[in-house]
Amino acid sequence: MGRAPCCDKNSVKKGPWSPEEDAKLKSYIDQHGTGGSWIALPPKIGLKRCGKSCRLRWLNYLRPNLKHGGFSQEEDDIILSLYISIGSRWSIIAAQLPGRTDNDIKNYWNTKLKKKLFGKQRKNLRGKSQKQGSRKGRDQMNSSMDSHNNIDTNPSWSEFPILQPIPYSNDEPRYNNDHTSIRKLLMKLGGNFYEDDDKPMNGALNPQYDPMDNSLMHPVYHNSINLISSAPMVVMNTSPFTNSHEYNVDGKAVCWVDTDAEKRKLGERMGSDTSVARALNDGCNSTTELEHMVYTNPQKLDDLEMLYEDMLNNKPATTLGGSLHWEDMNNLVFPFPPLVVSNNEGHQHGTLLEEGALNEPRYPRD
DNA sequence: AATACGATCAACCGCCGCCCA
DNA sequence: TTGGGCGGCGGTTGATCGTAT
Repeated sequence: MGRAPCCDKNSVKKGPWSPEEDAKLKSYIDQHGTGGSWIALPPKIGLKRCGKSCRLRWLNYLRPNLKHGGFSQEEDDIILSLYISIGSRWSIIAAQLPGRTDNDIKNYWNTKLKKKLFGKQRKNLRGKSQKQGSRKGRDQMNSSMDSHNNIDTNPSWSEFPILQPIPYSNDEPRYNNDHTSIRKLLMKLGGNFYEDDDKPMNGALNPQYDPMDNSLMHPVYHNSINLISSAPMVVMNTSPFTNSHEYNVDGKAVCWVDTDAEKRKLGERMGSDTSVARALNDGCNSTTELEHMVYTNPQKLDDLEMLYEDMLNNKPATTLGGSLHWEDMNNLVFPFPPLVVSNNEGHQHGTLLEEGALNEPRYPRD
């Protein structure tokens, strides 16, 4: 099968963009916009580039108000919490971080955040002692903002214990008090996320949900709501073992969603322009599919697999006094309300740009 | 100083879903 | 209703850079 390529791969230039190409593209878009078609754009401005390549270049590097490098602790926390919540849906995560691109966040996750969280427990290719600090010079040069990221200065990042699955007992709904479980999980992931049992340390762990407009608010803007204790939770019930459709978590309503029709209703209630609502309403033909679309699955969260090594090995989690498998994990909790995803290709947020936050694109050496 | 190797990140690839004729 | 075109997305690659040996 497969589809026809969007352009003639033999006649288009590949590889790094030159300053001249950037100038052409930027100049044209500044004056005329994209003209509604990326594919048609390169010939108009005399670029031997694929339209997709132009789009990528514009979105990731040329459009205004972009930030590169130097992720703050708050951004780290948002990325982590959203990753745990929705997996590797970088575009959605990026929509919550003004000035960041999905590519940036994806790269940052793969190269830094993962290691921040897990150190190098699994791989030590050269059999040497840990070289976690090997990039110190460049990292520090990259941004002073990184100085509080604690990549190198906070040894606890690489010393996180391998986490054990969250216990539950048979006589309570599975993952009852799920937000508490997740909170515990997050605390284990990074003790610095919380100062105490109730409050996010800097208000940044959980993007804040504004119940008034059903949107997810950047904690920078909205620091006063404790999402975890106030947000409704949606549990995708795949468990054949419970008939419960509602129970309370700390007095908050939690609903099982058993049927596709119920999912659709839920989607409607959530509003038509949320990712969850779309996932619920669109092409979501089975619970399993929905789970894959909406939330964590073992593949999406493979980076977190260490947390559940026993489960991954299909071994009972012996520390729990009971077995716990991935399908149990699929009693899903959606700890955050639906994200409002900007469909504006420019990610037009109120951008908080710092002086010097805009980096020059990297060009190939002559 | 040279080399090896890991880290970074820009860019590509290919799939998916939406839109429209 | 269907199929093609296109944009969007996530995963992956590979050139480049920095550091350790």
